[in-house]
Amino acid sequence: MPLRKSAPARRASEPAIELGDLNERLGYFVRRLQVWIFQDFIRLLSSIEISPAQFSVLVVIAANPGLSQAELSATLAIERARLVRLLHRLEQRGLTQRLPSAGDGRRHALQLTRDGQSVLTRAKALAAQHEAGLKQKLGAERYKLLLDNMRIV
Amino acid sequence: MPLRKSAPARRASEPAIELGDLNERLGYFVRRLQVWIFQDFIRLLSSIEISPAQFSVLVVIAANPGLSQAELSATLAIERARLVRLLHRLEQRGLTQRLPSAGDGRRHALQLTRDGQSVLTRAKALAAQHEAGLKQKLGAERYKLLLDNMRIV
DNA sequence: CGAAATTTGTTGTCCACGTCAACAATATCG
DNA sequence: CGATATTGTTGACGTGGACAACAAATTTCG
Repeated sequence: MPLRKSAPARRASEPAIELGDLNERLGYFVRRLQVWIFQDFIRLLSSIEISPAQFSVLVVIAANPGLSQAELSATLAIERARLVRLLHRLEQRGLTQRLPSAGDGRRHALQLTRDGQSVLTRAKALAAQHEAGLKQKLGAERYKLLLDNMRIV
Repeated sequence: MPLRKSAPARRASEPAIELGDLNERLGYFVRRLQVWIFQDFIRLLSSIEISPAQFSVLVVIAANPGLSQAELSATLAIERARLVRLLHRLEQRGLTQRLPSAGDGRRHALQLTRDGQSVLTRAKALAAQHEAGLKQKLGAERYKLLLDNMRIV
């Protein structure tokens, strides 16, 4: 809304800018929605400083204790190299730990620390808040419809 | 699929990693879909080196010749500062131009060059290919359903 | 068995992108 | 007119994705 007030230099009384072919590009709208969702998520979880990516990592480790970085990487489609640094920060904050994997000397068995578990609990509560807000923004029917039809890829 | 072959170090015969609470987070699936779409788009348009963001800029300029950078920025939710550099590259490549705006000395009237128009024509054809592939991947019904219910934000 | 190939975690590098602050030129408002 | 706002621009910072290269460990297979 900051610019709709002025901007009279165009044709005459043409208020809105046309999206043109973008209206037929699903990717454009998926992107816009994704950005909105992430911004809202980040805002709501700013008090505990957990990003969407960090949240997904914590959730998957909690649901699969002892899994390896390669497995986690493949599950979340986060590059192995990127995951290394992501886990480094979580470990620095005392939320996760890499234990030696019994049997395979290359692997690390990932686990949440006690702190990690408690942070995850709070994160889940805030994420649920975010999800509720999203549901309200979209409308319950549309929300359910999207959730049901989006689990692909 | 590259890792499911090995990875026997976990419990015993537990093939898949659990997503846990992520299954109830719409944002997670929106993100995954968006990443898939962008990668496919980038791949299909790699021959003319047009990114999703560049494509959206070209499309909107073509649909609204003479609009200002601020209007374009607000329309596509691209930061003004970021847009400056984006347009700089497109101008370097001879695809867009910034004409002086009649009346307002601060604004630039954005236009496609002749080359820009021809590149956009090819880009639209490739984008249509991408869109067709996406439709096939999702299934026609699901595709339409998502497109119809995604124009929000 | 032992050499070759593969997997895993890691580091380094490069580029795209979002964000924010600051600024000059211009326009608008009071 | 002076104060304020808008527009385009530059600079700087941090994050993220993508690749290449590597060492250690494991698996494959002749």
